[in-house]
Amino acid sequence: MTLQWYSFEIPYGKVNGPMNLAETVLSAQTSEPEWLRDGTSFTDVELLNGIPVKYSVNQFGDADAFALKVQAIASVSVERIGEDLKTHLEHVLGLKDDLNFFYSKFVSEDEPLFSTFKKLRGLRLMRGTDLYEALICSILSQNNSVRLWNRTARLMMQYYGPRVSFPDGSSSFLFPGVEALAKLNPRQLRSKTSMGYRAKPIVLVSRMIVNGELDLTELTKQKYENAVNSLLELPGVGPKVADCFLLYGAGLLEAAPVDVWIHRVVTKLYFRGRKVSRLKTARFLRERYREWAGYAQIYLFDYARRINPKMRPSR
DNA sequence: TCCCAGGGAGGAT
DNA sequence: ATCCTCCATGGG
Repeated sequence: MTLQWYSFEIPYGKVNGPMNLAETVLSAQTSEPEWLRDGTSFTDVELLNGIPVKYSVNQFGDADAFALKVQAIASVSVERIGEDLKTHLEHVLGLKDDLNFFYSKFVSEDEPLFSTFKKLRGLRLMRGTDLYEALICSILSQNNSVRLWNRTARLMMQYYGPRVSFPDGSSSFLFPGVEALAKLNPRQLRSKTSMGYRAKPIVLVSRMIVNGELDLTELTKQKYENAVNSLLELPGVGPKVADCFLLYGAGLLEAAPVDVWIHRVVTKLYFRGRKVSRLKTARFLRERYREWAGYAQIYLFDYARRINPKMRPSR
């Protein structure tokens, strides 16, 4: 078998505004396990039209003058993986999102978002590629750290996901299919992956999908309120997990997941420390930012968690 | 030892 | 509606 690497560039002109790949990937705001980092290069494996493809993306230049260089290899020799991969990257990295419009919409000194734009310029909202994976990972993330739920997800992939090999000799594990998890005993899943009490709801929703009681694709066609209400019926899914699924998995940009970080930063920046419930915080973000609520959320989250140490929890 | 992490469920007020 | 407490697990 011949070694066939595909390589191409996504030029600045093909992206709708500024781009900061590292900030986008390292923001960890996804519904899927983080891409692997090697210096300034980020690598992921996905199925494209049913074919496993491993690709690395590297940004040259800054947020306003750059090229994204892409290298990829497919598990089987196929023609023209390039076009599929370009479309895929456009989607997962949010390259079509009009960031300049977003920035220009909230230019004001008393707008808390405005202060995040300078340091986070080019941060984009990553989208997942699979609704089931998005839901399971969102459940995994509850009352958990990013680091831990990512590790747990990787363990799930190793134990229960299909293994794929590439012509360069490497191999990876994909996310398990719904059937693989549906047939598990929750206690077994728990002991293998250390996911704690999250094992039971994960097995339960997997069984609901297999049984036909739950159709994620159908669910995402509904309007926000209806979709949320359906999601809240599921075990292990509350307001925050539902919003994570809708934003990162389904790309519903008006969803704004409110976790401890967002709750803290919104309370501080918008309510002068006054007590506001998480539910009201989420509604506040949706009503204030509308179709940009998801983007507002990732900028506030990243600003609080990665940029401004004052927004970290006080001990 | 205690507190926290991209919370949720069930119950009491 | 809002406020407990418990739920696993690992890191700080």
